[in-house]
Amino acid sequence: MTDATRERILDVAEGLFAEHGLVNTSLRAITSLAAVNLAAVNYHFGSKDGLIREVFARRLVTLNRERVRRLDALADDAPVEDVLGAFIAPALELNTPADLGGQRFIRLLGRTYFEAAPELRAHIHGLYAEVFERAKVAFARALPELPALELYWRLHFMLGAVSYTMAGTDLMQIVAACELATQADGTQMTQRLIPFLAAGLRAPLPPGLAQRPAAA
Amino acid sequence: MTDATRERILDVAEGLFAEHGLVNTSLRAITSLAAVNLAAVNYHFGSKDGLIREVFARRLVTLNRERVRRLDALADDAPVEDVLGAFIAPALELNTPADLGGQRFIRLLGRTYFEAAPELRAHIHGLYAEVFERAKVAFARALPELPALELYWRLHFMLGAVSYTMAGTDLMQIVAACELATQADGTQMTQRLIPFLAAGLRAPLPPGLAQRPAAA
DNA sequence: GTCTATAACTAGATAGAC
DNA sequence: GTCTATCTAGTTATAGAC
Repeated sequence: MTDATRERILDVAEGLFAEHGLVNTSLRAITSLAAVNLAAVNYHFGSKDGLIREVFARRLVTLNRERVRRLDALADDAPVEDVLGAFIAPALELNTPADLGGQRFIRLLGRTYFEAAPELRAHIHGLYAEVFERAKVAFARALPELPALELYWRLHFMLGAVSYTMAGTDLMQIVAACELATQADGTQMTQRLIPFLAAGLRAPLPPGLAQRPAAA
Repeated sequence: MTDATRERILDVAEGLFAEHGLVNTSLRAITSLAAVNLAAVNYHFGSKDGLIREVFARRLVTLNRERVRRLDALADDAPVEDVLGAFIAPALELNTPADLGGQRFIRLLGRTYFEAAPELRAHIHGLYAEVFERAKVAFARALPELPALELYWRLHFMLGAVSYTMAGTDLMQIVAACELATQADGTQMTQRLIPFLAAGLRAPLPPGLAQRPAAA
């Protein structure tokens, strides 16, 4: 019953974190839903922070390994659509009705980009460093005409759109007359995101902004 | 000293909320930094939730009134760039070094889209309903060839990029070698965002996605 | 209107029996 | 490994003096 408890805590925590946020989820809520003892969390993970870190690490390492694999497999002259696919698809495709856990984790991941947890942020950064480095290089190669500063901001916008989509935030629901609340699955989202983002990344340079010529 | 206390609480709360999030900011932190008594919050706002609502309402009503004004002033054949400008600029331009309060509020606003407070979300939705309705109409007019469902998702992506930018999340910092951490002011951000988003909104339709012909 | 004092609660963490 | 019981610290909210 030892590893089973551990995994059960992780699964339940993942779900509640995704649903109510990190701070709004108490250990008591987790342990009672998981039907384990309150003390089990501290026994297995040391603290609530330890649990949170483990929730992220468990999925992020394999997710990011897959992203790195796809980025490395890109041809030298791969179009920006392919780079976007390598970066986005592994994450969004976890969001399939078949995998409830993956679905929830993607929501959690998207939300957490915004929930500024000071030290947790650093931990996630660590898990992301390699992927980002490779992605940056791949994007720069696919968009050679873009000044470094402009590329930086456009990747920033791109991350925003992706995170927001992963988070499943429904601010738009009120503007949408139809209830397409079907939380479309990840493959569809990827197919919609890529043309949008590729066009944005390739857009003509904004007029009237001094472009430092590729600092650093 | 009556209204001064009220305003002081609002100003300090706005700053702390933006910095540490809603739940991680205690009334004690607010009242001690504002140099007012702990009980003053409950006297003036009834509860912490009342204070939060007031923090948002104070700025959002004038902000959204400005957005509606600009949206209404658009010509019938206004390009999508102008619609974006009407929607985005009033918010991002609050982010000027001259107005520390506005700057913090924009960060707060961006973050709060994600800190899912169940009933606070509803309150903010209410403050946004009119703007979104008008924006939706304006975008649909500027992009007549776009199916309703596709428009919905693209506006969703757009909101993601804008929210993420407003939130000032710095996930990208690690990929950026240079420290352009200058948290560029809102006018610059608007100038960068609009070409990116306009190109994305006008992108060719994604292949292989069944497009329901403008439901509802 | 403003304060002190405190009530009523919830949080995460732990000691120690089993 | 798992449990009960408890500790400590932090929270919002309020009653009542001034």
